[in-house]
Amino acid sequence: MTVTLADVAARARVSPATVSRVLNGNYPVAASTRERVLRAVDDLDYVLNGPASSLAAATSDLVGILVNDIADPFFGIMAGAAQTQIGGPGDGSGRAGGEKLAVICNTGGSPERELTYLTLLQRQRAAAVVLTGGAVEYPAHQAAMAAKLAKLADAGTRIVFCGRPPLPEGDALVAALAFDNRGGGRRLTEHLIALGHRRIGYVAGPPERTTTRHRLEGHREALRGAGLDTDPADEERLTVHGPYDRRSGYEATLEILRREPGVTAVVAANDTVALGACAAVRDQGLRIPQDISVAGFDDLPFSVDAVPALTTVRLPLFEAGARAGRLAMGKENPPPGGIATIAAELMIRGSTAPPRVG
Amino acid sequence: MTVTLADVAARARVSPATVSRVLNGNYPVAASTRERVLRAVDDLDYVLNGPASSLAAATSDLVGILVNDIADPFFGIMAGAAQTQIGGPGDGSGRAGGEKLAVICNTGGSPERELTYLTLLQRQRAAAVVLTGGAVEYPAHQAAMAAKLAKLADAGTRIVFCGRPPLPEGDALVAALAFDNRGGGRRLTEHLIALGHRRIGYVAGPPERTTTRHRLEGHREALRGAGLDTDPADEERLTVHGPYDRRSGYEATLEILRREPGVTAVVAANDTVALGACAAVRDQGLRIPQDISVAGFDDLPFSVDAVPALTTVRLPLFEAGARAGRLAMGKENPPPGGIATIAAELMIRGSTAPPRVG
DNA sequence: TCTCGTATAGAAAGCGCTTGCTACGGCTGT
DNA sequence: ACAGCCGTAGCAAGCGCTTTCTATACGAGA
Repeated sequence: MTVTLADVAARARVSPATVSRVLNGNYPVAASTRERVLRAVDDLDYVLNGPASSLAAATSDLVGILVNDIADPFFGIMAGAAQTQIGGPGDGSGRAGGEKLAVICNTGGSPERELTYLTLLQRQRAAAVVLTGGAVEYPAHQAAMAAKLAKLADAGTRIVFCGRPPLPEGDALVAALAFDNRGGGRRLTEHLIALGHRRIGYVAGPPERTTTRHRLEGHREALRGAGLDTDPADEERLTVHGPYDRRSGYEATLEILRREPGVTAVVAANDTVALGACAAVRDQGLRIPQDISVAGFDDLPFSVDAVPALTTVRLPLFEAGARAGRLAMGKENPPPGGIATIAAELMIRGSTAPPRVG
Repeated sequence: MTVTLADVAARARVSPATVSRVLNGNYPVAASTRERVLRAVDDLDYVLNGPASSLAAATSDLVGILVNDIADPFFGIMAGAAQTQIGGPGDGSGRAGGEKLAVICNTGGSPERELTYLTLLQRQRAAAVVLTGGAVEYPAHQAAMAAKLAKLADAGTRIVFCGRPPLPEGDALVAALAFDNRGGGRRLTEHLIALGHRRIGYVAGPPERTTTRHRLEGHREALRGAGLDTDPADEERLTVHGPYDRRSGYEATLEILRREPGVTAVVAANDTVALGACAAVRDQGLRIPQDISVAGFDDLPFSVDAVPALTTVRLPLFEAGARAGRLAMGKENPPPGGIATIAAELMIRGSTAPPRVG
């Protein structure tokens, strides 16, 4: 059958305990013995039994990464970056120690799935969990999450948020890296206002997500700051919610254009949505940016290649993901207070311009 | 400490064996007993110890999905689709049974990492492994892979290839879903030839990958079929290799334009590369498609939004990923012979047109 | 030379679960 | 009325590893 520790021990003429110690490198073993053991491991092509090891040691080398949609590069980039640090192979450290397996879990944005994945990870006694992206703000779900995370935390699992604000309830997480969605949203709209736009449509994400809310709040902050659009009904009319996908951007933009033909700019909740918005604008026979300016958020890799290149807000997704990975591995100290806000940088490109006069 | 099976058993006044059986639902238990146990589980907030369970049962509920680059939607889409079927939460089946945890492993395209991840999964006694995307064709690596996969297979792990041709050595895999890269590449170039193009540049991927080779072979098949470009030196001159990213597309295209100003079309190894190619063409002051036609491969979601919309070859990534997931779960029977070729469909859009006459 | 650290190796007790086998009570068949 | 079953439940032996505690051998200090 499969080779066990005992087989290796027999071949190396040592006890199983010694083999285990050689493999874990956490106990002094004479060089000659070590070598004998290593050769036996090699000869027999021995592979450690993970479950057995986890059981005995009461720890596992799994790290969970929860994402809303792995097909979306927004999450793909963060997850990939985190995995970079979490190790698996090639974390630089040659071998022992940080050799963890990153598990990327696709929640599809569903609160229940998020919870279920957390249970699955708890079951596996995961070493750490990284939660990425905006959270759903239903109170019941938030409470359930807080409870679940607390349980995970005191089972020894490290909890890291990446691009997600900390939960309202004080929780036992290692760290939260929150994107400055509000600030980014504000600066983006300020840019548009500075160009001279006055009637700006907004294609928002799903209303229940923190990301959506923060970006929208930033947008409205900018409007109010400029003394525009203080009428809530007006704001409502220029805002359309939908999922974070291209199609939603397309349809919502059509809707906005229909509701308010006077808009001179459309801000999208993210770059993918912005792409849909661009398509809609074009299909209406309008030019970007001459007739309508369009802006996105995230600065995904394809945004610079849009025609015209998309004005957007750059989020350092890779860096944030990598940092989250490091925090999850305990390779880096948490920021003071456990919370760090990650700056969002305005990227002005060709898709925004002053509105046509008249 | 943490709640164990024994605690639940005590509370439900049954033996641990009974609790285990209730939880696994693989043994008759009286309804009243089951209910008592379930209540105890609930009361105590019991979560099964995964490692212990895997150890005792000699199986685990992990399924590995290997991808080259999770930040690339090409892989993100397939991985997400596979995960859909693999379950985790919400595989439809309510609860017991197919509740597996999908582990997405990012190899970064590195052969060594691929192997190391396979070892990690072997260590975890994964229930199945899905390998996506093109493979590296170094003979040593292929042999190592074949050996590793064989070992996994006879440890009971199901092996599925998705978008990857089967290994040359006969192996014990459940199934291989191979994309018709060669046929797609051929049809794409045939389309260009039919439009009247005669000198066509080709921005290829890394030379050692099967995907690269097949697409390129398809391209050349088309050229030969039309009686063009039978001179190998000429072919070389019009082909530039590079990684599958935007930057490579940009630079390679510049290089091709420099080497051979007479090209009227550029075919890119995939859509991402094509985006870079478009940027390069534009930066040279040339128009797409009037001066130069550009084509991609994969039909990623953003391709239809490029301006002009990208002519490309559609690969049913989601469907293929989902099918691979089903095969991995044993929910679907393998195709006859274990190998299925997945058709690639030519998508003609605005980025290709007849060359300028003259 | 004798006693003690020090360095290294082994024995053995679990870790928490699964599962083959046994036990037991009530039904059925004759 | 008795043997034989069926339907349930419990017993207990592991699964393959980690780790505490103990044992041994060696060299050093007294």
